[in-house]
Formats: sequence, C-alpha cells, structure tokens
Amino acid sequence: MIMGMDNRPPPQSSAVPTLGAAAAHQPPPGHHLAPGRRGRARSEAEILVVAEEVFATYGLHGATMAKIAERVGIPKANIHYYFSTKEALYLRILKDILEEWLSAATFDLRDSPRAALEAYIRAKLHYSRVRPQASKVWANEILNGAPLIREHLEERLLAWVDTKAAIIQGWIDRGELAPVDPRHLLFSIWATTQHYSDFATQITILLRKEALEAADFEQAAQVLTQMVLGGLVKSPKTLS
Amino acid sequence: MIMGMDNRPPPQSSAVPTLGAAAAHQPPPGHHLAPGRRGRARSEAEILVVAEEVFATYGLHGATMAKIAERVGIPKANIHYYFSTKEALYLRILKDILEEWLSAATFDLRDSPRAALEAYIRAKLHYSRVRPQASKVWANEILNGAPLIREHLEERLLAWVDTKAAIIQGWIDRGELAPVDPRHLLFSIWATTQHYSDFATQITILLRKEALEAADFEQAAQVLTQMVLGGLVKSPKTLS
DNA sequence: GTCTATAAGCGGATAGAC
DNA sequence: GTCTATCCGCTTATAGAC
Repeated sequence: MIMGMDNRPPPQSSAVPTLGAAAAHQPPPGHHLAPGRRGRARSEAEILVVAEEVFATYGLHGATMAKIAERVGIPKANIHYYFSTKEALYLRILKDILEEWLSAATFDLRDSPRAALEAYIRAKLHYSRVRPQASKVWANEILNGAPLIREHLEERLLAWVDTKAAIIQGWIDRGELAPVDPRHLLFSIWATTQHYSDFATQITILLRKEALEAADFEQAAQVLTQMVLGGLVKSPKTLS
Repeated sequence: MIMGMDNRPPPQSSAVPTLGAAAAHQPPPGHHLAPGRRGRARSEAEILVVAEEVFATYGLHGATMAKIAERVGIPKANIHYYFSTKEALYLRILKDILEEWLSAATFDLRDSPRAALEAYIRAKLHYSRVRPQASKVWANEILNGAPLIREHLEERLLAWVDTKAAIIQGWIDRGELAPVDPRHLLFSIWATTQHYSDFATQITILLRKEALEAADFEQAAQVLTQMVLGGLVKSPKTLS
C-alpha cells in the first residue's frame, strides 16, 4: 500500500493541484470519514491506487475489474459506480500520471542549465522510485500506440514540450549548452529516468537484488548527471 | 503449463538457431514452396512476424489468436498446430528478440571505449528502427514483471551482462572511461536506444511527424553519443 | 452507496473430418 | 497440414434488492 506517501521531489515543493492517484480528490474541509465506512472520496482513491498496481502488472486488457475489486475488498459492481467503464478508470490514471510528471520540470530560462537539468533528472528519478506503477501504466499505453491517451497527448503534452524545448534552446543560444536538439534531450532524460521504474524488474535481476534501493537510484543519478552535464553542459569555468 | 512448451509438431522438432522472426526457419536447400501452398517453414515464419505486430499493439492479454490468424489469413486452429499455446508463441518471440540484441554488442577489452560504445549505440538504435515491434513486446513483458521470461533473463541475460560489465570495468581501470557503474551505463544505453522504438508513438507526436525517419534516428545518435562519449569517455576532444 | 445475481459475449483450446 | 465446429471458462456491464 502506498497511501499517504510524499510524492514531492526533493528540490522543489511545488503546490501542484493534481497529485497522484493516492491523493486524488481531497475531501472538502470539515469532511470526516467514519472509521468503518468509506465514503465517496476514500473509495475512489482506494480504487485508483489498486487499479494503478493492477494495470501495471497485467496491462489494460490483462487487468480485470474483478481483480481490482478483490484487492480493494469490494464487489466489482461498486467500481462501476465510481468509474463508468474500465477504460474511464484507466484514462483517469494516465492523466494523473502525466500531470505529476509535468510538474517535475520547474526550470525556466533564468536558471542555469547545470542546476536545472540536474534537478529535473533527480525529480524524475524520484517519481520513478516512489510511483513506479504509474510510470508502467503510461509506458504500456504508449507502447501499444497510445490508443486511448493519444488525443490528450497531442494537446497537453505537445504544448508543454514546446515551451520547455524553447527554454533549452535559449540555453543553447546563450552558449551554455552544446547544440543538441532540445526535444531529443528531453527524450533521453525521460527514457533513462523512467527506465528505472518501467524496467525495474530487469534491473533488479541484473543487479542481483531483491528490490531497488535508494543507493541504486543514487548511482543512477550519478551516471545520468555525469552523462548529461558532462557531455552537454559547458562548465562554468570555460564561460567567458 | 508455462515453460518448456515450444512447438508440438509431430514429425520433426526444431532446435534451430534462433533468428529474427522474419527470417525464422530457412527452408532446407532444395526445398521449394509451391506458389499457392505455405509449408511448415513459411507458415511458422509468417505467424511469428504477424504475432510480433499483434503482441506489440495489444499486449500479451489483448492479443488474440483469432486476430493473429486473421492477419495471417489462416484459421486460428492452425496456429495451435505450430505453437501449442499462445504463451509458447509469445515466449518464442521474446527469446528471438533477446538473441538479436545480444549480438549487437561486439566489443571487447581490446577496443577503445569511444569506438566500441558509439558502435553499440548505433547498432541498438538500428534495431529500434528496423524491428520496433519486437522491442515493444519485450518492454511489455518486462513492464509486467517478466512473468514468463524471468527465468531466461536470470540465466542468459545475467551472464551476458556480467561479461560485458567486466569489459567496461576494464576500460575504467585503464583510465579510458570515467568511473561509473558499468551496469548502469548499459542500462542507460538500453533505455535511450529502445526508447526510440518503445515510445515511438509519443516521439512521433511530439516531433509533429507522421513517422520516425532516418534523420530522426541520426539526431538521436548525435545526442546519445555526445552524452555518453562526451560525458564519460576521456579523450583529447570533448565539447565541439 | 453497497451488494448479489446474471446477462451477453469473447477467447483459448480441442475434436475430428478431409 | 488445413479446415469447420464447438466446448467451456472468463469478462464487462447491468438489473435490481437492500
């Protein structure tokens, strides 16, 4: 169970409206949940947390409403009361994930690329660590050709990437970053950081571990920052 | 019920060196396929090619034998003649993919890390370009916790990584490579290169393209080699 | 809001003719 | 080797009592 975790990455303390599935739909102020009862907000949040895990493990088609219901501890008909269809539940998870990720990139043109990119890499790695299931659901959807999230991707993510790519291009124009395609740089950061959630099973086996620990993520951060900063960012000393 | 089920054909069982799905099972010399008929080798190869596409698009559970059969143009019962179960067909694809990838890393300790790593990055990118569906099937399986390929992973891939990591460590010991964890370096190369097949849908949308072209892969190669070589490999030249 | 029961359809696998 | 027909379990979604 992941309830009550802190999803915020270390560098920033961004007050983001959309939190993870676990924190979805804050109950209104003054609202209390009786110990034995669930209530709308709590049931919905519990379903989302469990569904995230089940979708990640079995995929959209392999996941069943019965399995989700069983793990939540309710009859499967109840899920249909909160989410009209299986796909609606699935889509809700995808959109939540995306908002969380977008909030991880706080950098703008005033920042130095060195500090900004390292913070972004570490923030994304942090999400891979604390919310790996969400990342897997996303990956599964994209892998299959984004049949359900495509439209949202073309609107929300595309616009976001345009603004961030412009910032990166600004750094290049200022001579603080090697002339690389900004979008491909973003892709590389996503690919490497999300790899530590999406391919965690493979990594765990190849590192002969039971599960990935903080130290493994720190090693990942070392390699990734060394690659990105060492390979692309011009050191402050050489600036003139 | 899961492992050990390969092909059940009555007469000849095949312990053939695994090739790509497209090239699976070359007919023996002198063997001719009548234009209208298929023959064992051709049917099996056709099934594998189509199944790769269907598994990549729908996932293990979303893919159906009926859908594969329909695209091949045969009744679904015929597939069961060549592959005892759906899982056997799926596993065959996974093992084929892995062997192809492993063959892409030709480097050894005598090579320079610069030439070896660039060649490896470009070879992996090449596979992402020419065989993206295979990569997606693999990613899907790992994402879901490697329920079927786990054992194979623990044997075949783990041993392979050990030998390759030793070579990379050798470069570090010789002072030709920055002191990074060799396994995490491999993970980064896999993550970034496979991203261009696994997340091709997302990349295509964000680049406002219809499909990824050779030029996109070349740009990817530029960014990746600049990151890996510029950030980790010690050499006379660094930033250009 | 929560539950039981069930409708309606799909999917993997097999039998057995040719 | 290829095909048609079919069994049987599982899945989503709904109906309707409480």
